[in-house]
Amino acid sequence: MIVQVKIQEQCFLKDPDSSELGQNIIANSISLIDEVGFEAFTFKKLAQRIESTEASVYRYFENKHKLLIYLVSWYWNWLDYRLTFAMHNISSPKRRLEIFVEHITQPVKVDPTFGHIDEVALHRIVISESSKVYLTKEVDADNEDGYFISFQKLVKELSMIVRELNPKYKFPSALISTVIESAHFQRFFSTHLCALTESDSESSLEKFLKHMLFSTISSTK
Amino acid sequence: MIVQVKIQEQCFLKDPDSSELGQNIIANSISLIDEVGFEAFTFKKLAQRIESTEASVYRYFENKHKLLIYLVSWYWNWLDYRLTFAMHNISSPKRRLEIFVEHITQPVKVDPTFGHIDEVALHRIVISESSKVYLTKEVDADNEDGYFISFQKLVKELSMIVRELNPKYKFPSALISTVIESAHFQRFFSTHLCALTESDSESSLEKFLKHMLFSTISSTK
DNA sequence: TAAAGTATGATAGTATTACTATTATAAAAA
DNA sequence: TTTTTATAATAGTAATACTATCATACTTTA
Repeated sequence: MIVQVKIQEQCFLKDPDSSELGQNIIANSISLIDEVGFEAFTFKKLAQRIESTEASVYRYFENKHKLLIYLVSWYWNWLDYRLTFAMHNISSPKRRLEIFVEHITQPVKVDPTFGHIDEVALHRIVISESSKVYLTKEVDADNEDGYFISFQKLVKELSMIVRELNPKYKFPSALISTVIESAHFQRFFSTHLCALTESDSESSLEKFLKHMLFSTISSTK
Repeated sequence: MIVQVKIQEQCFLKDPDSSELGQNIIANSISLIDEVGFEAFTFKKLAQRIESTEASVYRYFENKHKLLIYLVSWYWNWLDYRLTFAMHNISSPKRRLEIFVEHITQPVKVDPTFGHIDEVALHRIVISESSKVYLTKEVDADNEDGYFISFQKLVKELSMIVRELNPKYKFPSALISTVIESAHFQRFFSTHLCALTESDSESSLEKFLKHMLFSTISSTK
């Protein structure tokens, strides 16, 4: 059986999954962005690393921003796929939301299903770079082109579970998107700006987010 | 009486508040970043707008990243100053936290105390660009140089109020930093990615955040 | 009041980035 | 076998992110 994480076609010029060079581009852009950060990442450096040329990379992606959108979308689709799996046959909405928080707070493990993707490095990229995909002046155009549907789909699915748990709660999507973003920057803060958080480990972050999530959902006041 | 928002000296080469050119740099970098976004903002374009030269701008700021740190720090100091004022003589910690949420959710008004600063535009910049000041590979070095103390001070002060309200709650700083960041991207989502939030106005954002904040603080479970 | 210091402007120059275009060549498909 | 396609090699452009030098005007201070 083939499991593939499909990414909306608009964000690449040629499907990187369709060739060795393409998979090389993905694998090495993950390691390079992880090492030097998105600002210092260039197609030229990437081309040097894979012993190819800038022009060849440009045949797959219009620019590095589209490549980042691809990587982040891949991550959301992969998380969605793992969540679907983990929540399967679990009837309790509370338990399903717990599984969700556990998945976004616990350390990511490399998934051998996707050989060329280093999910651990990709997760670090998602933590520090994912908000840059939408925090731009092109956000409206990019959104119209459907670049953010992976994230939107995930938030929608999870907000439905919140609704199951408390149909009267008014802000399920806002709460889910807050929990997801919070998981990222609280993790970032605990590593780099520890004055901004008490969370110093995966398990304390999990506690913080579960408590916030369930207190908010169940509070009627 | 002179009210001045003081910014830590490390982030500029020459205090922009000390000269007309400096104030011009600040005023016009706010309007230019607001218009074109931080990525497309350059010192060359700024110099053209103020009819000066790139070299002159470089005499005030090492690079555009340091300038952004300056602007964002200015905003946090200004918010801190307004909060101190608004919370003065209010003994109830709950009411003080309500005032805090109202300040970060309600529309910003231009403050005539600071002639050359357009606080409304600056607030838009803070919403879409402020996280970029720390989401870099240089975050640890920048933090050691004290570039983030304005934000850290604000979070610390507010977390003390959370502690007053519930001394047993384990994550006051994490909660406050989450509420502040959430105020930003929920606002951004409601304008650009409305599928990610139910909040469609300042007042609904205020409701969402107040409910989340106080449910979390008071929930004992 | 003259000399010295300081701030800005004008101009030039460099390395890097973010691309686009052209041609050659090797491998795969028809 | 011809044609198509993918990639490599190379070159080139405009913009970015600076650094350096020098002239000049305006302020201090001796």
